[in-house]
Amino acid sequence: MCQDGSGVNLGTSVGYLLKEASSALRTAMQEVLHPLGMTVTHYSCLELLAQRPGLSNSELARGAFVTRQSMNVLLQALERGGDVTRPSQAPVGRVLPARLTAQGRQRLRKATAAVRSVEVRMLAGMSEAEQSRAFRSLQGMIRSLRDSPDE
Amino acid sequence: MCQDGSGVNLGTSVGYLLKEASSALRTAMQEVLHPLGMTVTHYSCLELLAQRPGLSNSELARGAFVTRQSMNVLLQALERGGDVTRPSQAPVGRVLPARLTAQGRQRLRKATAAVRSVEVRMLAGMSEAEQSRAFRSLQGMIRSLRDSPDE
DNA sequence: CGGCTTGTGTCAGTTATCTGACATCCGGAA
DNA sequence: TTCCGGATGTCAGATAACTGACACAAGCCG
Repeated sequence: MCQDGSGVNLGTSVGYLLKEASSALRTAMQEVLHPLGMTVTHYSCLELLAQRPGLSNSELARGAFVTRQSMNVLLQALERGGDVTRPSQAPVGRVLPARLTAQGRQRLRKATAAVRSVEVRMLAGMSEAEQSRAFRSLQGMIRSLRDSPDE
Repeated sequence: MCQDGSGVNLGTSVGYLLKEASSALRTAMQEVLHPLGMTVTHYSCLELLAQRPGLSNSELARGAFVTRQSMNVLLQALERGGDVTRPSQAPVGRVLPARLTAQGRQRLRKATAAVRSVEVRMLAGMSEAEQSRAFRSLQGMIRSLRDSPDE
């Protein structure tokens, strides 16, 4: 169309850029995941489970940055689809450790490759040093935001 | 609880960290905006409009990273609330340039201050040089993701 | 022991956002 | 001029995520 490019100071805000980058990443992930019949949160859950088998619903929710209620409906769908299993009774307390099935692991394999390629594309053109600097910067931002709840 | 800290390689992914940072930022913004009766997208729209008066619905949507349909319901609500005005007829074509009302500008003022304090908190502990390095890194990631639509 | 706080799984209702569709409107190409 | 691709505003339905609420389980401390 027309506008754009005018140097407004939204373009100078790290927060805005962070949102933009996150949005672009999410969109790119959706594009490669959709052909596999997966959504981003879907994939996050499976990947989490592959790396830490036995995670509970609440722990998965925290790892995927959604509420435990949202993760619960997702887990139920994944159970119905045969990608994940949970014991019908809690071995201790009321936490139900979830695990990938063989089918879940296989479906995850392609998804992981697709997502990894997106991340590689995102980091293309950045040196190793730049990447780890960016990594530490992001860690610092997260820590700063979490350490002072509000105030 | 219990786990956490185990050095899984999710913790080494820039993409995951990006999502985590974005989630933390969004949560922090929600916390300070909620007392003002505003949501994050709400605020984004108003801020965009303050910096570029006359933006259309579709342009606002792109700036806030939502669909034009979502932005449209938001704009309608903001019009009802008296924060934004749009002409009843398009001056040219079918784009309706939106503008803040005096009330909208005033409500935005407090929100801007609140959000700015969040960003300051996020960047606390980073030097000027670190900040601009992080800024350029994020720009690079966005560009890389956008330039190659999928592969 | 009994209370209290925290964490958990899950049901329900609400809200936000998305996808699909349609009727326009502009602009360039034939 | 006419035609067609791309963009826009908006209606409608579908989907994903949220908040609120409840019952239970574990740990701590009086």
